[in-house]
Amino acid sequence: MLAATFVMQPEVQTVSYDTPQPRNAAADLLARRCGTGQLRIFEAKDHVFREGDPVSNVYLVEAGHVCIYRTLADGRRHVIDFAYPGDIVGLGAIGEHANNAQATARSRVRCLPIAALQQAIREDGRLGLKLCEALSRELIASRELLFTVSQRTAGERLASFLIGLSRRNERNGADRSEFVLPMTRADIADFLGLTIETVSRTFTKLRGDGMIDLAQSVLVTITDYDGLSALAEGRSK
Amino acid sequence: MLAATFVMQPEVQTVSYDTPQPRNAAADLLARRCGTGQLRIFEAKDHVFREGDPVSNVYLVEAGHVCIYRTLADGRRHVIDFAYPGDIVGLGAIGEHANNAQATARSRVRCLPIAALQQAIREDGRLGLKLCEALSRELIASRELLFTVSQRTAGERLASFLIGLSRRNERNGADRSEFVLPMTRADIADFLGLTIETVSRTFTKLRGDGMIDLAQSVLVTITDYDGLSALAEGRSK
DNA sequence: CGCGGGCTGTTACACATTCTCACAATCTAG
DNA sequence: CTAGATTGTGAGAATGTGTAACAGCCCGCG
Repeated sequence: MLAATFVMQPEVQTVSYDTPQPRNAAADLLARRCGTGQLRIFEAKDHVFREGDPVSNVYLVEAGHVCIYRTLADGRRHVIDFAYPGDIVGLGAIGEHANNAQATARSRVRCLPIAALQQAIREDGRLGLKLCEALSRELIASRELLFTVSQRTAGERLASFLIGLSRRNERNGADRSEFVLPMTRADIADFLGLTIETVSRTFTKLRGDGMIDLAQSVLVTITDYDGLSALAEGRSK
Repeated sequence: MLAATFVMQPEVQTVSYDTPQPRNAAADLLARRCGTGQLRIFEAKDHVFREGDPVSNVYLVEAGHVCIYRTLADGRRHVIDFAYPGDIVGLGAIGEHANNAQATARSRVRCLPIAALQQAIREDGRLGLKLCEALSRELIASRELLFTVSQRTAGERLASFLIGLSRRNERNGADRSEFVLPMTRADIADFLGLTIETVSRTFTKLRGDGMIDLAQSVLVTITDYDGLSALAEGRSK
């Protein structure tokens, strides 16, 4: 776990792979009710599911990182979310998946058959209530991102993104001011609605402004947390 | 109902107020299970609920239009959705509302007490399942909008917005190529992540390109549906 | 009935941000 | 060690913004 402090790329993946952190009440309940789900390992770049696949399972990320994205007719790509350990993937789909889910690093994922889940909900309304809450949380997150992307500058978007990662890390018991990005610049760009060039330049600018440090391109150290979160929340300038 | 063809502002409101169109399975089920909910009328600009209000009800729009929005610390506003007859409002909230809901025209709204709803879910898992589906649909819509806003030009955003309204109208049994906008330019701007000036300019441009006609600023006629939807889906250029 | 204020919508122009394209530098896998 | 992928940087182009002026409409008031 401490490996993260003298990190190299292969170890980065090992770190997150070795530190599962379920943190979400719905996920817990799900795990208890459906603990029998099959456990699967996905290598980096493997797909958990793809657009058009019938919805057969709901997935609980136990270790690693999964990137949820859509591709458009004209080739553009849109990243919807990055799932961390404890996150549920594939919940919002109806009938067939509208999104792709791709492991960005070696990941351990529990597969809960959707039929069993629906049966469990019918039998126990409280589970349905929990899932409604989980979906509500996703909805809130989605709207938060919507706002971030629609109303903010590149600097504010990236700051907000980094603060979000920092919070996730903190909640999972890791360091809030130093962490490894489990995704590429292209993933970040497609998540924030920017180009990779702008993401790269904005990273450089944040470093120049003394907000962050980048020992390697994937290793972020937040050196001015208050400044960064002020920027993220539009309280600066 | 035909009033829409020789429309004036006060009548516009009457039109939508007089044509309730529930269309959503979850809403139907909700109405059947909780049909006892109190019916309330909101005048234009009245708030159904505000940020910070405790979540006491879920609301079913029966007639009129409700605008869901958030305001930010720095005064910026972000419109999340426009609820039409048959839409459910206030579902995704936990504990207290994070959003405001404001009628843009005189509206009739059924209030379903949240406690009763939760009790009904606990007792009947199928209702929970339906609500999960309704939430999933909202999530999908939110992600669609997220993509629209993050990756598209002003013209594409507005085209996509108009096609969306057109589809909604068609589904509700109204004309797909001529309709009245129940919201102001400012609402549209805050929804699409643009300024009112850009929205106005883009309307003018779409009219210049022969895609739409604007007899009045609130009365849209789609004169080239295929062209507009090509633009909306990024299939043009 | 006419006047004036307030709100919404439209348009023009200078400006800022982000994108596109091109290429160098760096890292990674085989 | 080499080939391919990823990241970083610069210059000019495109897109959207902010400011400001103005028109149209509604409403209240005298």
